Amino acid sequence: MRVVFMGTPDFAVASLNALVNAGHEVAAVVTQPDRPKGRGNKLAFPEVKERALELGFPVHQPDSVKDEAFLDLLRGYNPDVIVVVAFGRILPQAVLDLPKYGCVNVHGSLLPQYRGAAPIQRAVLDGLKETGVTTMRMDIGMDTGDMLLQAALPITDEDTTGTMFDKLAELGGQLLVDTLAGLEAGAIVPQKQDDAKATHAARILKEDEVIHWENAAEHIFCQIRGLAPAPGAYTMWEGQRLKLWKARLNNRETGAQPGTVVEIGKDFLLVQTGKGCLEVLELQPAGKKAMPAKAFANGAGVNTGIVFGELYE
RNA sequence: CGCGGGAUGGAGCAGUUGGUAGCUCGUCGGGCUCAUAACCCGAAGGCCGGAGGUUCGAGUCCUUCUCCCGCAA
Repeated sequence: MRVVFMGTPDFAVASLNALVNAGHEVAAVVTQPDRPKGRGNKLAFPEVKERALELGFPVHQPDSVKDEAFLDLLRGYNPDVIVVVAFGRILPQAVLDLPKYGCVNVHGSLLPQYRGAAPIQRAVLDGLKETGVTTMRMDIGMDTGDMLLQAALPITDEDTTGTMFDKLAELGGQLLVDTLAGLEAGAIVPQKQDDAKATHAARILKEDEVIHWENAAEHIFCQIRGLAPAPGAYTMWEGQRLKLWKARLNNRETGAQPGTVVEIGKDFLLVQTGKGCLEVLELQPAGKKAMPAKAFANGAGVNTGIVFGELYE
């Protein structure tokens, strides 16, 4: 099929690659404008733009997707379908109606659950054992379009948002290719979403990153995995921010105040939580690289009895 | 020029008012042990990120460069 691809971050690149590998004709790629990013606020290309340039596709970065000029641009490409993956913009009805097969979106959850901006993060954060990807025909709502295909994937204790992103991006690419094939063959029956079962996956907020030690170890464990590899869950110690990157569950109950380091093991710091303990394996003080928890203890002079918390000293 | 932290033996850190480097681990060898983040004894391993400069002398002061990272967007 002749497709116009819209997407922005890493997650979308896998779908773009899948389209190419499946032999679809990518007429153009639309992505968000370059934005100042990171230290020094240097201008950075969206990942999709990087890949599109490598592949030699025309790239468009409109400031607005609502004006007539953009619509004319799309018409000019005369796409059979517009594929939208993590584009980050709401498309107006005129765009949705433009291609013969409509706009197909790849979403990182098992819809109607986890509609919205951060479905993968929220799934890990919430401790789900399974999530997946869904392709749908977009409508004007936020991830409310009719579902086309769906595929599930387990979330294990070893998984983080990072690993799930990788797996789901890959799976999403496959599903997208299958979806386009199915649409072309008329073999897919779009299914309405059951709004009663819908949930919303809000974007990650600053307060989501703060570890509350009075929570259960399990909860914090999911929080750490859900926020890795970015932006990271953190706690405070002696006025500095410590991001926790890796941890393990431990059922012990020591009776100590939540947040207390109750033991320094061979390769972990055992921290009491509101329910059970957490073995902190890897962490990162502000300004430093991530390091094994034991290394941090060696250098920073951490002893049993110190207490991690949310507050500055 | 968005704000800020950092670059010292394999890892994480200290290093006072400038005088040739220490700590906690790890590693290797030996001993001890019911056990512990085990313990005891010994050893190896650093041209202190690069380049200039000040000085009798610089990890420590000045200039410049490279790299790493946190925050904010």
